[in-house]
Amino acid sequence: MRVSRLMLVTLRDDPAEAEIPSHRLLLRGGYMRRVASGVYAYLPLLWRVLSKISAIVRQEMNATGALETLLPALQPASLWERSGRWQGYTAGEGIMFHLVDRQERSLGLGPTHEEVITALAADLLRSYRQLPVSLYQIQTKFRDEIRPRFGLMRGREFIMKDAYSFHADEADLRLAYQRMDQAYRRIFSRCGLRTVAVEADSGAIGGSASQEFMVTAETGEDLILSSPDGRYAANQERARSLPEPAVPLKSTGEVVELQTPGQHSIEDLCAAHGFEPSQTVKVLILLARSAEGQPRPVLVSLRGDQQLNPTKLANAVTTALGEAAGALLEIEPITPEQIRSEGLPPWPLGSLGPHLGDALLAGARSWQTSFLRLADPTAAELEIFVCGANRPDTHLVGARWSDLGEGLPPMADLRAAQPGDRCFQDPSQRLEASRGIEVGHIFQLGRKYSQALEATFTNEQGQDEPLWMGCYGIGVSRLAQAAVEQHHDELGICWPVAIAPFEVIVVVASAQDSVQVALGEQLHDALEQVGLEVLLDDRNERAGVKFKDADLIGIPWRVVVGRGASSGLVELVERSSGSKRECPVTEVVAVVQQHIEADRLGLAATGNS
RNA sequence: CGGGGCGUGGCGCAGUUUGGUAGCGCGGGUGCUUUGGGAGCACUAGGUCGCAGGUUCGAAUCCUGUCGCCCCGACCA
Repeated sequence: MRVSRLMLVTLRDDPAEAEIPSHRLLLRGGYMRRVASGVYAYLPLLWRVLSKISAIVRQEMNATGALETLLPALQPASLWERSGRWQGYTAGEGIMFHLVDRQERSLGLGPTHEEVITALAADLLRSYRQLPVSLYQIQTKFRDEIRPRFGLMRGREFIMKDAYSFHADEADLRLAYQRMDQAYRRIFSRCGLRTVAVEADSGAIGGSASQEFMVTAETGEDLILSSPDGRYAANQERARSLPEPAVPLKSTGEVVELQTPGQHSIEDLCAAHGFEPSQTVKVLILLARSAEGQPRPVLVSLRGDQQLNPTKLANAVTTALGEAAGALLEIEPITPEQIRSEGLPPWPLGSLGPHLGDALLAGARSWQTSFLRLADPTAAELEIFVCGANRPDTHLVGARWSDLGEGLPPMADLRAAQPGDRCFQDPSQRLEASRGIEVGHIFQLGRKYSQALEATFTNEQGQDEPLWMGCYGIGVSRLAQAAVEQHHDELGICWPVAIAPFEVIVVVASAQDSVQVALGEQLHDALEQVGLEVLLDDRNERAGVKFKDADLIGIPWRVVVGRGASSGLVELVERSSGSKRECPVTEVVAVVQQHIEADRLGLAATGNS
């Protein structure tokens, strides 16, 4: 391919819209253009990258026995109503683009395909003899993100590989999950990406076990907590750790009331009276809105030195509310304005204790009139503690759960693990924080969707039962940008060979020099002849411009046909290391071929997986 | 959704406070020179200043509305 025919438009200045290196470089390098917020055109160079990633994904998926398919992006609301996700995905901060057609039917653009695939499975899979089956597709997905950003990292339209597996029993699902885990590791390694697999929350998709694959990068949006030995790694949403032991509270055995004017935070309270935060119980009041029924006030008790993990809370609340409530749409702190507009008297905010009574909710206009109470074990395990007295500017010192009116609430793990915490499985190690870009996520869904959509099969005993399901995603377009984030320098992109748009670029230093031009053409053809993907920079530009562009677009190997051309010498440059050497024309094809064929294996080539 | 900011040639920006003939750099075209790390000179094309109203003799600039985009936040009651 000739650069002069490539519609290559590179930018000298950084586009104003880009914040992180990968986003800037993809725009500057002429790989993509923004069409709307979170919506990008993939230009020819980027499409080659995406196609290469897709090809690797296909090979590895096919190798697991999965079947490629293509499902509709446009999906009827009725299907999503059957799984119970239509509300959650369209109301509140729902992320599904949805529309009404000319017949007044509601439709959505697929952010994921559990509903469609499960309905098909219900239709097609009837017997255990057909199982297991895995299907996958590589397709454009749509998500109306609250805040699209970082180019392809969080777009509203993006390319995703999603796979779904169907099994006769849970053990077989676990096997497929393990195979996918292995296939994912091979895919990322072959793409030349350093990744870490982390325990994850399964979020809106639902299901039990789930694991994310993170490309390690400083600018990643996800926080990973891991043990130094690498045996434990989890997304912050999911991470567990051992809390520091609480400092015991000295007590006279009696509950003492303490005047605490103006001391509304744990920090103020402790500073004023010499308490340790771990001696206190703090109370958070939130409102949970669900798809069905009235909003439910939630009262959370946490040890004062601990932080709430909102994901864990949302999961605990969902479980506690049960299926009748439908999807949890939102859970937010209750404000004084909300209390007022419910027609309730003011609450002693800042002096709340865990024994706050349901009487406060009597007469609420729209809320349910009892608290959903939850306590983190760190709070529940305190024998004696300091907490609010439920009267303004008053706290209790020496309180016990048994003395408080409401007793001990149900326990749930609600605390956020922090960097520096002792590791759950090995207290001698402490969690370290790092950042990552989520490029893959695998789930054991179980029977959630098959039950909702009545996707059953007949087992060996002749009885019908719901299919066991797994689902497995890879953000293909995000992966492309994550690769840039992990592989670039101040000059531009340094693509791993396996996903580079071209493997080698032949730069003719002077397009005026007929010897150089002829040799450049000859080398281009010879390199293609041995099966390499070759770009020939034949533009009538100064050499410097062509070198800058070659560095920017990040072709892994560069052959410079220049001064030495007449004496049979060219220069060979490796993009990632910058190393250069003179090479006789007669040898250069073989040398380049040897390097590239080795590098096509990705990280396996360097043993660095 | 809350807060902040920005919309001026293809890209990056100045000009807006204090209203008075729309500018700079890069990029594009032509010519000459140059030719191994984003060249030099000359000429040239290209913008009803996001859009719609309004104020004014006169609006990129002031006012109102609207659309688009970017950044921060949306657990610590």
